Amino acid sequence: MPQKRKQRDEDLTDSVVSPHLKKLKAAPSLSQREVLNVTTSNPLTPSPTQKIKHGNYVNIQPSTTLSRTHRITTETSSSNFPTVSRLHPRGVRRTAKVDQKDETLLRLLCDDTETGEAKELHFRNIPHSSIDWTNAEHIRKINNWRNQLYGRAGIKTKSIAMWLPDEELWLELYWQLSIAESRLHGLLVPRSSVILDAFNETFVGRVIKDVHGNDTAPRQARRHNAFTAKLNRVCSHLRERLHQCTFGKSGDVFVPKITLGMLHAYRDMKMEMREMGIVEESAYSDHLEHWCRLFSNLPKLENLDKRERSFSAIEYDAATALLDLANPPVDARRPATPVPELDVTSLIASPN
DNA sequence: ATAGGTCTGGGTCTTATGCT
DNA sequence: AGCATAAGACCCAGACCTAT
Repeated sequence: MPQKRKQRDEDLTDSVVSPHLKKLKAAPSLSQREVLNVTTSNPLTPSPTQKIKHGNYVNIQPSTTLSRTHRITTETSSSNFPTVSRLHPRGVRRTAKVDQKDETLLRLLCDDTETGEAKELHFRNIPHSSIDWTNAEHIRKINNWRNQLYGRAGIKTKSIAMWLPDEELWLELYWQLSIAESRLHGLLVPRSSVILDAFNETFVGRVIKDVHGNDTAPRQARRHNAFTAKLNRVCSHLRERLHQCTFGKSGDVFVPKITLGMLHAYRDMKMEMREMGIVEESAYSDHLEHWCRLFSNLPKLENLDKRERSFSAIEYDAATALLDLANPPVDARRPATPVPELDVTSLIASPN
């Protein structure tokens, strides 16, 4: 079985501080191409022949009349649409399987939607005589190639709702507010479905900015399984910190209500820190006063308009304790899961 | 300009585990 | 037993790059 791709603990702050620096590949000019305003959220005519792998997958079928001058929009990037290839694979999507040799999968008969001519594409990544049909890696490459061609023709099997900077920042602020609350009293981390409800309450129906700074369509509710997958992939250091903070305590379930205003206030606070050159927590309490200010001024509904205030000795101690959690003493009850050492990505990101 | 390759990230399924 | 959750595995889409 192929090794699972390692998921990075995403540097959410980076997407906040410089959301447009990650993918600066110039998109084709809109003036060069006619944009077809079809989004994945719009109902597209399902193909009677399209293979739908799972019931939850959406039927997405491009018009076969799409020319190369037409593009299907993605949800996330209204200015950087992928082009739809004029080569349209014939037949239903088939995939290679380990131990099932099928050399017909190494070629794909396509129709050129511009000229109407048939064209056969060939798999080139591995010399055909070298393909080991028992090798999962070879099978994966063949399937990647085939899926790529179908996808480029606009034949999708599922829709992808890319996570936007504000959405990822929500997750980070959620953990930060929970950590801050846990310093005051014990609390219970809610079930992921409860967190999802709070998340959807913030975003559903709202128009926010994508990574390119363009307005998105009103946000749809995210599905629970997709949300929990994301929740478990990001901010693992903050999640671990919260678990450390709540360990051995009891209390009520705490779910902070996060508004877009709070998100933007938090983003501004972090940008200010970054502009001061403070990009990582220090085991020696360097810049402690700035971290104290950040922790003690996490945006809350009641104090959005009064962020600048002095911090108390208690808050100073709390911030020190939080920083100390970067290198906690060995906890005999949790020996196998040491808190990862906080670095640039812990609170304030460094550029990639 | 475009076909095709690589890499990364998101969605879903499956399984194990814990809680009610 | 039924449900919820976490985590691994896999598939597939998006973004970017390169060769032609």
